[in-house]
Amino acid sequence: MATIYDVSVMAGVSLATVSRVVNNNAKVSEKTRRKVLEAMEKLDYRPNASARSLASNRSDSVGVLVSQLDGPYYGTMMAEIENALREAGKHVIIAAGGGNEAREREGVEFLLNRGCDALILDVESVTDQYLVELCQGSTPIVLINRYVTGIADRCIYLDNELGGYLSTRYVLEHGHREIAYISGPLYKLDVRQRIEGHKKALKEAGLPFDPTLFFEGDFHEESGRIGMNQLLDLGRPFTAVVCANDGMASGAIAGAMARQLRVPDDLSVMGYDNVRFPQYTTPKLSTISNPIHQMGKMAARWVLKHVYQKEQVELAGEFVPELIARDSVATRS
Amino acid sequence: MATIYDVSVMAGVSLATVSRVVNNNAKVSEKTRRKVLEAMEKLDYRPNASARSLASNRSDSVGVLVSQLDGPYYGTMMAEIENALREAGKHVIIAAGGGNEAREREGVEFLLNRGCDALILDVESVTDQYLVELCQGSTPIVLINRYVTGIADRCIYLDNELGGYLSTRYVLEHGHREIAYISGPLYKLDVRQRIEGHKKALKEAGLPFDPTLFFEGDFHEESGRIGMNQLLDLGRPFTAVVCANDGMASGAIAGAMARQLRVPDDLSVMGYDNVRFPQYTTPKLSTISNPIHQMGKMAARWVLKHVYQKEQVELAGEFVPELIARDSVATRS
DNA sequence: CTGTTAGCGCCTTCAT
DNA sequence: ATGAAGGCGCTAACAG
Repeated sequence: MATIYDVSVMAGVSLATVSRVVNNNAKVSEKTRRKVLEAMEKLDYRPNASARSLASNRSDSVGVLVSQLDGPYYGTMMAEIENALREAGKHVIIAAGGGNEAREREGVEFLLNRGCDALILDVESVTDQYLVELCQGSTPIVLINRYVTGIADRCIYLDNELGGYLSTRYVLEHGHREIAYISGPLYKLDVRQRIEGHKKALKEAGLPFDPTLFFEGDFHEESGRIGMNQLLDLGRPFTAVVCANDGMASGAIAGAMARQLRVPDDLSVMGYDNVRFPQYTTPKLSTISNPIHQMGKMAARWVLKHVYQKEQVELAGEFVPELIARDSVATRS
Repeated sequence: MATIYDVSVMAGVSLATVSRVVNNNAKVSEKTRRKVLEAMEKLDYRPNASARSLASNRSDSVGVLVSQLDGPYYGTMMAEIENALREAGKHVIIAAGGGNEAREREGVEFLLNRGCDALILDVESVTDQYLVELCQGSTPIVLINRYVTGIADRCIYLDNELGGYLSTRYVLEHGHREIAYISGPLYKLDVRQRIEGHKKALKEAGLPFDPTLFFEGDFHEESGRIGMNQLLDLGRPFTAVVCANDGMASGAIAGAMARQLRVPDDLSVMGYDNVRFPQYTTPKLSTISNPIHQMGKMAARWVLKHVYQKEQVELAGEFVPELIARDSVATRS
């Protein structure tokens, strides 16, 4: 593998000059530049990333930590991040958190040890306190899907309360009055926010929130099915179920169908997140958009702007969910 | 940030000794080791990854290139790879190929320039020739989902012909005789292999392959729907459709339902890949397992064994698909 | 505009 | 078992 030295010899210039044309960060006469480029070409020269990092104290890589790599959710986010960053010649190093605090912290450590220039985190189990301290450190941090007071400028998030509100309001608009709710794990902030929105919509319609028509799931399909069964077993009538994500909504629909209920004719179901598959379920799931890919792209741009001084655009932290009406909610008969 | 030098001073030993205890690769007396560890602890010392790479000519990172990061497919693979590699302290750098040759090559270059110790590639658009040459280079390469003659020991792949065979045989066993096929893009090898299996099963049953009951899709849901419509418009009778992946099968089911056909009562549909969502569609999709996560894990283990000399286990390259019977195929009435 | 010269932090023979 | 010393390939002052 050719080094910068080989190039300098072949081009008949100094090391520094070669470095200059490689990095394109200082005036070099057109003539010498040409000579250098030619030598680089001939030798198939590729800068050694480690040496470069060591000398410049930049690694040109950013770490991305998400709670899970699988699932329908993070792939699109990673895709946007990778795309934006690679265009700028930056590398993406990934790590998975696994949904528990220890592993999330460990993942952050791992990425930090690697010398990443910045970290993009989509973490759920770690405390706000921890994140605030992390932001004090020397490595810039961006948070996706989380709002933490005090470091709001580092946060890219969805207005989950609005999403929850839109979802339930849509169901209300279809005449439903007895509405069950299948929630995600309550220890998560965004879950609680969605519930807040739900309650707000109910209140606005002059309806009470009925805690018995409430089930706490874990965001997986199976818990949607279980929740549906449990709610049905209650014997308490309801004509619609609002779910905190699409997976549970799918499970809920399956559970309802298994009990000979027709969706949406007998029972309306709302999802949340608009992941890829619900448009291929039967019926197609009505849901709330969660522009996770846009948030990913925004995080990448934040890094490009604040860490690498590229990208001039103004950056927004809050994203707004929208209603996506498909076929799983019907007007109450 | 503390350096190895700081540690050596505080511990009252030489640089070399600190290096030895950090890397645990030479005899160090228990007493000095303890002193060093203590100093490291106190100074919160973390080895500088770049410096280490530069000096040792290892980066402790492996590059993973997949054709797309989104979609239901690669997430689980990435998760396995990340998990196995991180356990060994290795970093995963990702890149997406985007399904065209230029970008795939570019992705490989990108990863190579980064000084990855090895590359795990799930590429589809690049030629065999290119891959063979790549394997000649100094960076070890593992291929997922692809079999290339001459570098078979680097290949981790599924027996797609068997999968295609199992799929169609299953449908045949249910008494179907007029069977349509919705294929993936024919330029892909695995697509052609699945078709071979399909033909083999037909032949075994004494049935001819009918080219008119064949549609070439692009693996996306929408093309399944289009294919179904086109096949139906032919007016030629068929009672089952075998699809080359789950996405197209979902689309096909949706297309059939839109035309008032019941699945599986009027029409049976087979999928392929067993991605996450088809078990939540209605009806639940019968399909062929594609143990992509196992292949990912195997790739990671190959790297651990051959590049990092960890892991002793014997490694297998070929994976065997299995039939997963659910509800989308019925006995022909 | 170009060259010289220190390091960057660590690994690794080679001695001792 | 430990220490000394020479790079690894490149960047970034500082001169000229």
